Amino acid sequence: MNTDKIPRDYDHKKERYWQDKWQDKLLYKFTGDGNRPKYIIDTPPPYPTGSIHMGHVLNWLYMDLIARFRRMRGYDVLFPQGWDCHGLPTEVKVEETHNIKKNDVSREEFRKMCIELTQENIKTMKTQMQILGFSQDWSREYVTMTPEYQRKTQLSFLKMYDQGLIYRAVHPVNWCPRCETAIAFAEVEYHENETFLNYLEFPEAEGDGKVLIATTRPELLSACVAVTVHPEDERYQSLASKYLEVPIYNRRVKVVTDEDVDPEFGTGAVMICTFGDKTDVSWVNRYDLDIIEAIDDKGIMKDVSGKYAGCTIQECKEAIIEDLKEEGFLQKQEGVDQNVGLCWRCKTPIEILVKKQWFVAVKKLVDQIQETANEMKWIPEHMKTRLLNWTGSMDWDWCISRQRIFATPIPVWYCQECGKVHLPSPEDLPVDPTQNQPKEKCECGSGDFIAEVDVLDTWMDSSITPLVIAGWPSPDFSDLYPSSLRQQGHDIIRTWAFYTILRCKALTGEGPFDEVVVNGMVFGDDGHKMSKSRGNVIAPEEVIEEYGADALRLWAANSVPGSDVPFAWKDVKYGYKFLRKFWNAFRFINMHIADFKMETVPEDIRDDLKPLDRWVLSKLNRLVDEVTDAMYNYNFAQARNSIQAFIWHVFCDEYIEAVKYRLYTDSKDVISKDSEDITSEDITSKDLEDVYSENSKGKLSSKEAAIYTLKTVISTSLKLLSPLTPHFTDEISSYLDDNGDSIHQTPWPEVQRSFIDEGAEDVGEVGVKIIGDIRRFKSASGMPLNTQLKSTTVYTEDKEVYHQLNRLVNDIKGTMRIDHFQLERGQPEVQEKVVEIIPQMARIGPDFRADAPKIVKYLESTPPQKIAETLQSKGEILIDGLRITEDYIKTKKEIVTITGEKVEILHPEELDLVVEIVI
RNA sequence: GGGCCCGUGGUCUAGGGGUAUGAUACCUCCCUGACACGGAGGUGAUCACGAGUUCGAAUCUCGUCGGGCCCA
Repeated sequence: MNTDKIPRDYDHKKERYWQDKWQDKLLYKFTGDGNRPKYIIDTPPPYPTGSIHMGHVLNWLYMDLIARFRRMRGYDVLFPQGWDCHGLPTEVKVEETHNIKKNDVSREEFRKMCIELTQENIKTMKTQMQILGFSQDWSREYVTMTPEYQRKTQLSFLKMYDQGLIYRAVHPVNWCPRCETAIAFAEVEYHENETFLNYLEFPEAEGDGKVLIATTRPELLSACVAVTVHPEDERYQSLASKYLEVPIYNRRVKVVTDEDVDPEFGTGAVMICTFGDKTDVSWVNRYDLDIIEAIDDKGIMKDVSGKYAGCTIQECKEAIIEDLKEEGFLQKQEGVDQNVGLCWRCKTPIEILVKKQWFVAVKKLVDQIQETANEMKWIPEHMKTRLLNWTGSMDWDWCISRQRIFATPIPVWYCQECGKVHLPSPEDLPVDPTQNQPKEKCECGSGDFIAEVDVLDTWMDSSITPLVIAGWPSPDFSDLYPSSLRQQGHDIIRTWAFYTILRCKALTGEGPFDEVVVNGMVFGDDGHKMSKSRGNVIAPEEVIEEYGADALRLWAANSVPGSDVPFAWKDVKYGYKFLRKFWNAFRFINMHIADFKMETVPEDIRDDLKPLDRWVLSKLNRLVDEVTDAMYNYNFAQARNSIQAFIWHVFCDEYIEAVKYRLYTDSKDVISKDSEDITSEDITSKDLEDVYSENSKGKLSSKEAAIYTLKTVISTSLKLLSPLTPHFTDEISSYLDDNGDSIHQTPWPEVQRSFIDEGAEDVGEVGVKIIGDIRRFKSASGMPLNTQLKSTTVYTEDKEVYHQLNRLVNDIKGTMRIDHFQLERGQPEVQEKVVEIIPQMARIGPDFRADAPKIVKYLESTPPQKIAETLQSKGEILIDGLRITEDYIKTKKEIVTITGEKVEILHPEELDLVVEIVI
């Protein structure tokens, strides 16, 4: 016991001290020595933006809770941390800070700038994670931009290429004609503007019919490959499978029917081009239509557009409208709102162009992915459905090439002569094809190669994390693969979870993890996911500064996987208040247990424990059971709330209040004198045992028994709390045990089944209730709680309650400061009045079925006193022949004294007893 | 538009066939031998709406409306 001065208030600023200590002592190091069962967490590698947000807090807290819990349960836990570095935002940030464009400097130089920025950001975020008390093993850190990691990404590319799962093909991409680069959907900014909807006449190829189609992109007329209408559109029933003629170009195009056509828009007839918008891409795929490229990389019309070749898109649009008008094809133009996709950097309207790209053959792997997903345990279960539905709806393969610089290079060269694809040998990885050359000549004899300048999608890096943390490709990776746990948000099921399952299964034939725990999103004030662009962000640091990491952790722990969590300052504050309450209780207990040596306690002290000690210890062991279960089932809210309810209310408000008198009475013989008046006929064998122990010369005094109990409860509940609030619990336990060990190195408490005792709980409950009632009486009467009461008598007719109370006499007397306390069999001289009859539906329903409403109606419409009297005299009530006894109702009584004495009467609702108080 | 999820006191939340848990806010009382940054008590919900199943629905089924995440 450390008896140094304990500060009056808990200081959350001391959290840093504990964080440093944990790092110094390498508390969270994975040993991998095989002496303990292994538990491996496939931690998400965040994108190094430079700061962590509330979503990270929630996500990482779950992992940290699981890691800390598993360590205490005896597992060797691998909780690594990685960083998923590559991506456009970093490139843009570098361009901004250095005021350059990426092509202004060499690729190498640009990469270097990106690496520097990323290293800084990682450093900041790592510190932030440590400030939150997360217990990663930092010796296992990995960074995707390093040569070691890129080697693994490129190796995975080679292996999948060899398996025929990676190929190069032509595919539409979003293209910025000004930047001359492909961009991702995430980089397309949508902007509302007004344009013209042009109604054009398409003559039927056979016959003289005409169809009016509506388009906003007349400049793509040369790329028109079909016309589509809704299959149920009555106007066009005769048109299906017929051919139309494209105006000006006089080409024949087919009419197809498709449900994606909106019959309300324009004329309900739409021309399909290469490619006006994303829907065109789907249609071209769906109906296997031709591809006609009308626009080049710079946004200039190509030769297929005939006389418009060489024009810009805008020039072409204007000219073609004029020509259509002249030739009588344009019927009308009307204004229409449209959403144009713009390049987010230069605001140029993007085009969808066809480019040669690298792909992963997702469609070949769909069955395997679904099978693997089904083998894993998903928490909550319905998150699996999202993945399965997504997997089943794949329209096309995964495009993995990107026209950028800061990323893992695609390890490929092309022979300048014959175009053959050349890949490096695994031992030569990593390579940058723009810097290195193939070691051997091409089969055609040529030694000249063209380097692939495209790089890999960053998901190619991050989709192999379970392999990387296991040490792949080293053959013993299977010792640490698959991971025990994947923990991630539900927003990235279709990316991270999907890609990881796909890639790991393809590379190893085995699924990447056993269990997937999916957390919800953190919402801001406005009910939406917290995000910078919405401006509803609250920074974790801000919260930690004010209330500490532990209070923030308590907020996040009040949630379950799958559910979104609204952030609210008041909830953090509530957690903070709980810690303060616990701190104060600890300070109080510490004043009394300072001199108490636990070593002097005999092995079996159970006989020396008093009824309330047994009551609270029984409840404590139930709590251990419940929290252990909750932690195994990832029900963090239940774990947090049951610990808190127990500490705050059962332990502080009820138990501590009821043992104070014992702590201040330093006497060995606080044996219940009142037990004398138990007559032999009332005593059951169970009671005999209890009475004996009450009177036995135990080894512990009442005070010592209380101290033992206080210490047991506080040290056990600290352990239960330690995964949630690691700093706070280490702080307190450093005062409780000065052996220098961290609480995080101690084992999780075992449930002591023998202490779970329903009888002891019933007795304690009676005591707590009656003390509570007298306390409320004092409060309601406006008297301070420590007011001395002259005399109190408890009457009961219930034999069991009488025996229970007999064991609690000292507690009631001592806690409520009663001078003379009597316990009587029977009733005081009072008048009872039944004021309410409460039907017990849980009994009436099943027994009487269809007659239940009749009974309820009777019970509710008859005066309560009359029902009570009938039951009293006859023992039953007959309602249309239906027999109702006391078992089917509960009564509420009011009691008034009839002796005329100046006494107060209490009648606790749930106990069959009456308390008479003389002030 | 599609997939999945969710609508419970003013706000947040537990429960998931027998009349609703806890917190917060608000009101009243009490400075009690750790905590007034505490304690005791109170007001406040026809469990989004409509229909069905059932003796009985917040709970199960269907539909409607509203919200969220991801995708188009």
